[in-house]
Amino acid sequence: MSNSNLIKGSLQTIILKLLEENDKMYGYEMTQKVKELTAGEIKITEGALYPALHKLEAEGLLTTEVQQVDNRVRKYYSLTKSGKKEVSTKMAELQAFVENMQRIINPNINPSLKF
Amino acid sequence: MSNSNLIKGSLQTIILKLLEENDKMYGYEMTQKVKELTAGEIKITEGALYPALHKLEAEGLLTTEVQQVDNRVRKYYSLTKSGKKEVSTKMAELQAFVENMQRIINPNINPSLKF
DNA sequence: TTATATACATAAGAAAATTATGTATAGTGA
DNA sequence: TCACTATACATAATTTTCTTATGTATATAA
Repeated sequence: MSNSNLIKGSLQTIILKLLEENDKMYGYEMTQKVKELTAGEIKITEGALYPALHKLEAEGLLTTEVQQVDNRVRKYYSLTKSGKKEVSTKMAELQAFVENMQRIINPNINPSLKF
Repeated sequence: MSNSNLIKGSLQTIILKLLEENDKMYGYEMTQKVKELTAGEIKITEGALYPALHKLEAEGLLTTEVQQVDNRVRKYYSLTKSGKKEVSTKMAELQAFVENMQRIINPNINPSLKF
């Protein structure tokens, strides 16, 4: 992850969501996918990505399967059952974060004024 | 800051934006304002807030002025010129972050498909 | 007198990044 | 051929930013 200092804490969310969309991905593929989707604005660094993947696996949210492709090893990750549940949780947290930030930033758009 | 682990890095943005809206605030007041605006969902802890305020002051984005109110000391913070500029930067970063997260989460809403 | 609210502050530790480095294969341009 | 870039994994040292705990002090309500 790089450039913006706001995205700290969102890497797990990104990984889980990518795997919900794509079923099975390897680390390097995730970095490229995010770069592509955000027009190069979010660059996931390996120093952040691999420890995060290992942690999610250790927590039982991801499972791995190693494949040999052209003399090169790829480690494919996919969601476990609890990983799939965690995606919903992370999405709700992101939603709540954005709404709360909007309340702080746009204090004039206040539902309590709509009388 | 507590509860959501997504908001790391957003405390500076919150502080700067509050001071843009309110001109002059003291630390405790900021914690109460954020609690009020987010219906108690974001709680800024003192252990996070005060070091952040000191850092922003050291960077020249905030200035302070101490006031005596009812035998109690209040340290009022306000934006410097470069602090005011930094608000715009932080707002643009937040905007970009949200847009990029939407691109990752909603890959089907892709402008390039609109041919 | 005990708890809560107001108001500041710092210290120890944890979490999550950045930056740097390392290994290995493969292709491309000078 | 040599250097650079891309692919693909990984870890270590360090930094940033937070949590949790603690400390000081005044004031008020139960």
